[in-house]
Amino acid sequence: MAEKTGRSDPTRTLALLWRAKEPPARGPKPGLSVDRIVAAAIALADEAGVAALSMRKVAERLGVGTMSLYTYVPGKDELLNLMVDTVLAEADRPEAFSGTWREALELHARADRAVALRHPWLVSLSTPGLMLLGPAETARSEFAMRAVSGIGLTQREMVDIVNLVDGYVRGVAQITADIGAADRESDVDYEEWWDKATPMLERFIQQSRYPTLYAAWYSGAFETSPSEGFEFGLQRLLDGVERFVDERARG
Amino acid sequence: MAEKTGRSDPTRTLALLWRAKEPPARGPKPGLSVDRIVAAAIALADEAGVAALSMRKVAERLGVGTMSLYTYVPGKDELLNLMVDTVLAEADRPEAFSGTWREALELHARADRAVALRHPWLVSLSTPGLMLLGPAETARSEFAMRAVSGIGLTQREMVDIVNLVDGYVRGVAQITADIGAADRESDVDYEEWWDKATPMLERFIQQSRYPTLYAAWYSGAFETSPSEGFEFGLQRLLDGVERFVDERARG
DNA sequence: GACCTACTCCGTACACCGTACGGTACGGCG
DNA sequence: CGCCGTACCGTACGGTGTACGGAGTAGGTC
Repeated sequence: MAEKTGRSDPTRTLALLWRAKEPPARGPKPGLSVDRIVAAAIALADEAGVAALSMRKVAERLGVGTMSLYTYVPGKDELLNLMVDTVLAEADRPEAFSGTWREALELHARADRAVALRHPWLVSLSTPGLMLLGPAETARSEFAMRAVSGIGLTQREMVDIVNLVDGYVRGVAQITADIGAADRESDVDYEEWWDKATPMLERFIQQSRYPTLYAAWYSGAFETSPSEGFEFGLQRLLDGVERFVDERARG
Repeated sequence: MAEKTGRSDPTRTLALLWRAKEPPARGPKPGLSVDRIVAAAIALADEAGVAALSMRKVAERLGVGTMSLYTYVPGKDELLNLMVDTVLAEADRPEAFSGTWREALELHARADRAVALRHPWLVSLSTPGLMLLGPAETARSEFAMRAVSGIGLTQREMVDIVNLVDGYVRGVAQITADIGAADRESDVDYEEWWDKATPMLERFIQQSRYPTLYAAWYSGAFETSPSEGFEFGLQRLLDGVERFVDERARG
């Protein structure tokens, strides 16, 4: 999150995430809904970045007074949580998956990455460590745990392996999201930045002191495609898991 | 970053990071310094979280007017960048490391993780993808690249492997940092949270629908120690890398 | 039909934020 | 000496999240 998480009333937040609120009996008809608010917030964040997301802007987009939002949502933190879980629901993981554990983990990882690419603000907010426990988050965790169940691992090993995959996906997603954000928010583009920075960089980063970095740099290796790099890393990672699983099965 | 990155003048930011500014000839003696400002900001972030860090608070801690900071630092974004690189310098990577590539990567990963644990705000800010290029960041990258050089890999494979390790460390660090932050910033503690949330959770997360999650939950597997989980994942990951390296060496 | 009351909507206000601007005091250089 | 680049910073502006209290609405009950 990097923000707050709970507003001290877990029941309220959970009820919100699971949309567990019977419609009110008395009073005027609600002209708004949690879903509409969340959708507007997501759209805003997608367009302008999460930094530009404010309650006033969300309200304005909905043609409504700012404070009206607080009738549906306790505060901005809860709205952010709702956005995360909503967006997580975009990833379609099959209810029943027939395939190897490895294929399942690949699907899990790619699904998360796809969502993160579509909504770059996700990784800077979410806590996919079974902490939020909204419906999408829960489904996601169930899928991942199921992927590595029934292959002879202890519960703890299952959890650790899922964390390994989740951690990797999250870390790489954040790195690429950050680069994208820097490109988008900065008023200079990549090319221009380097033109300006190069003379100064060459003053500080001398070949003699950083030879390996230097060589890699001028080989163009840093211009690796993010998705190819992601796949490469994922396969190495799963190779390591496979070795562990095989040893467990054998011994 | 999830914040801005450059203030449009890369030269200024880089000069700041590398402390490349000859002391002024004319004028009154500076009563402050970039280092003192950065140190105060880091202390503040460590104590109260990065969300509570403001220019006013930093100035107050230094016994100085808010706007005085702007004499030394162009803005808050640059200050954040400086904090990141400063804190990264805490990790001591030996200048010359004699050991296998695997030992070197382990050291690299653990060093980053140690820093991230000491300064939980790090992962929510930094962009360790060779984008900031401050001195600590540069040294860090050089060490990592050197770890996987000379073992028969292409430059691109080296970069991808470093990204794999960095991504994993970063992702896991963020997850544990988030949990810690939630605990710290929330006014309810873990125990109490669960007591309150459990009835509602059991209403939504039924065993029939999420059997695997349920089983893992009640086995206590989620109470895995973060550092043990980290080490486990790191070893699996490096096993996968090892297989790749071996195959490259053989074929 | 009248009233109570839960509910939606939201204007105003407050505390806090980053920082642009311009003024003042300082102190080496010519 | 005076010049002028510099350090320091008070004030102010436009933004933020949200507490509070009031106004209007409409189903339940009599």
